[in-house]
Amino acid sequence: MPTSQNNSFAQVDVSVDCVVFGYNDDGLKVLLIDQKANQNPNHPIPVLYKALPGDLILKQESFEDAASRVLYELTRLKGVFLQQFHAFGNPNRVRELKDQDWLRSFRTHPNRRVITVAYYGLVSLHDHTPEPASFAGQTNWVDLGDVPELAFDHNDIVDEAVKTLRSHLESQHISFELLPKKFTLSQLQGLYESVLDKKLDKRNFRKNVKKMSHVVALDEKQTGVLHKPAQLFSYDPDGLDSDLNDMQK
Amino acid sequence: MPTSQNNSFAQVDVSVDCVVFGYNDDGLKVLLIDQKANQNPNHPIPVLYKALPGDLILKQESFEDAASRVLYELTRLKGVFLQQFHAFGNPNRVRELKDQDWLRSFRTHPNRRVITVAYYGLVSLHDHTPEPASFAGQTNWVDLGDVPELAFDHNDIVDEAVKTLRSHLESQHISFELLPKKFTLSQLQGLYESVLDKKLDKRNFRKNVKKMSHVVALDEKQTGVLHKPAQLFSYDPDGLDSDLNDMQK
DNA sequence: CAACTTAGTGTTTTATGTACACGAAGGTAA
DNA sequence: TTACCTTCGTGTACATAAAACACTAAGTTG
Repeated sequence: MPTSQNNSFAQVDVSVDCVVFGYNDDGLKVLLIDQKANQNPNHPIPVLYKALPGDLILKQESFEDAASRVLYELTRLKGVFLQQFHAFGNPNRVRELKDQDWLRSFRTHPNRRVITVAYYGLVSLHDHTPEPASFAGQTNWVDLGDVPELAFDHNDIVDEAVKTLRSHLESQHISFELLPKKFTLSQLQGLYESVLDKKLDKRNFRKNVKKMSHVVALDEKQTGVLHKPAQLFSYDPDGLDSDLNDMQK
Repeated sequence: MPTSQNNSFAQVDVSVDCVVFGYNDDGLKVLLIDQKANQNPNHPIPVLYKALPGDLILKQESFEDAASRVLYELTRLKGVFLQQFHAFGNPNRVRELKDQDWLRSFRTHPNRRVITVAYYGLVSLHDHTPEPASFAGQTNWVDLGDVPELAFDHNDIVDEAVKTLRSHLESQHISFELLPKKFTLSQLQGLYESVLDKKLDKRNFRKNVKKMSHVVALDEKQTGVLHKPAQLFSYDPDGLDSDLNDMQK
């Protein structure tokens, strides 16, 4: 009696997938990898897709740990802010024809059901555009508008991530992960406009920022810019406390 | 070579757990079951905990399907609104001492890692307090304030569910799942007060409800009540459309 | 019919959101 | 050095939304 088949409970592999958003002054992007190709020379060349960085989790690994490990292994990105947003478990999510070749080449159990726990991640592409190492295939920052057909159900995962990002933007101090440490208010506004996909009024936007005590003005201005240099700001998480104290008069 | 151990990827069972909220005029409750006891007479009597209704998913079952099936099997509740909110996968989440007896009695692989996908559910306890069948152990509606120590990490799961419920209350047309089909505005307000855990002003609350075009007044009043009977209302999901149309003047 | 209980209603004040235009600061190039 | 270009940074008037607040109305019970 094989120990792993003696009932009809699901026998599944568990993966994590990361939807890493990158932002710089020309917009919001997602990090995709090219599915790795089979090296075997007699293997027919399969169609390869772009995909989210993701892989199976290890025996003693939490989802969070798996997400940062896998992201590092596939893209060399480290210290990325990651947040779980949804688990995808449709029994046929890796059963589409287009995905069969790849699964047969790279998975010990190509027919096993795979469920995935999805994380979104945030990276600033200002200071250092991390053009990440790519031994495991190319990595690409793709404009949110131009995401191609992806492997598995990764397009659904991206869509869900965007929705989540939008709804977390205002409530969760997220923006600062996507900006350089020192940023101008125009950059902050540009980020909001990218994520929310609409124009905002400059003066009103600034009025609102003034109320956020965790956004603090620095004694410093932009340099190397061909117009009036803007005041620089930075994020101070402790500002929160004084927010609360202000409340109680 | 056993097919299920030939690498260090996690070998896990997948369960779903349901945090079902019930509401009636005396407040917000969670549905808990008593862990079932081992029938074997020479088995030492283990300490049993209350737990969330949950169980392993089947081979070809989506998370959604598993959640409704399991909820039905354990509590006989049917047609409950269910919404995924988080996956819990800490490698040791079922490894605490207190949970070992139970696992050894009821699981084929008591030592296998178990990850769970958690759903919250919403039920109205007005029309028919579903005092659900309980062949699988007792079921109890427990006041949100009085949740005891639960099996596994179920207390964490409940906490997370409450947070999610709060944040979804206003945005997601959730309230109507917790009320009878025909409800009074006082009931609606009571629900908001329970979930948000604060008092609201009656007149302001009603002003706001008037703006929700999916809450429609019926031609009917409360009966069998020892005071002025209230106007009844009901939920009309199509009201949404006219909301949007109103916007565009 | 008196006493009780919850239903239902408007106005004022305060805070928040929205719309909108121009001078200032610096760089570049003739 | 001056004219030109680009982005920065600011305030006010108006409209909408949030908050505070108290009494009469419609039933039931004894």
